[in-house]
Amino acid sequence: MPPKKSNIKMMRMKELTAAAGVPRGTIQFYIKEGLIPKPIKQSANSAFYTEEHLNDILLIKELQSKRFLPLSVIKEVMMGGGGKLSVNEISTLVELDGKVFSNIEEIPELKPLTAKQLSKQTGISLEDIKILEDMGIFTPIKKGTKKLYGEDDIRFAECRVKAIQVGLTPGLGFHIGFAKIHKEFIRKLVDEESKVFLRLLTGKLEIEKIAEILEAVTPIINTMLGIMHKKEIENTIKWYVLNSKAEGELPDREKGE
DNA sequence: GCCGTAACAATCTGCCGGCC
DNA sequence: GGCCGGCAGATTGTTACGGC
Repeated sequence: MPPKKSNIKMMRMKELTAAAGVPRGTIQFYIKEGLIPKPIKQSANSAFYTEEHLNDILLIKELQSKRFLPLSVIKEVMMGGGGKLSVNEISTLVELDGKVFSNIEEIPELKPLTAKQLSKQTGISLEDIKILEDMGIFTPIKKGTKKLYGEDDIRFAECRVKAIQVGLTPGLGFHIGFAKIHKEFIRKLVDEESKVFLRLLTGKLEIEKIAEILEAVTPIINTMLGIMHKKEIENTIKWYVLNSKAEGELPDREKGE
């Protein structure tokens, strides 16, 4: 008798193999490799599987047949950096690979540069280039023995140099590691954005259309972020000006406005 | 090395017959 | 009718092996 579990459909191994169309040994292999969760054990040789197991197996087979991904990569995809996305949403995300920003990559305005060329052209130090690469902000492409930095990395380097020119100098303590703050926040932002985006569009539009929207909306959102960033700086200044007038302990914005 | 597949022993399940 | 034991088949996890 399957364990009572609200409305979740429980299956025996035989049912699961029939539904998923893969042999038992394969399912055991996936469990062993951590690709799918362990079953709900009823006894030493009795276990129950849910629809989650079935969906995971179907997704694995789809990613293998359509995307030719190895199981190691599929595992990472299915972990989903927090595992909050549904099978369909993950599938959409994987389908988008190579379709978004492909036009920009095909016709770069700037020719890829080596680290030395990048340093010479923009003025950024070789040390900063290495730190940015270690942080995962710079993503050079290996071409033979050469490591080339693309348009995004060149633009970023130009911005770094401009920031120094306007006064955010290393001498004042503005180390390039400062960029890590932005990177971490942006990663969290994109994580959340992806969830909302995928939840609203998965199954409603073709992958090509989703990629088209994503590509078109990114510069718009970037502008909006720039505006919000500027406004937030103004708000922060105003808040401290206002709250510093009050006597007593120092104002703490973390405690709320 | 990756991705399964096959074989094995241990254990469970379901059926049947015997007994009370 | 209900309980118990025996048996065959089903199912399990583990491990060694094979194809590409």
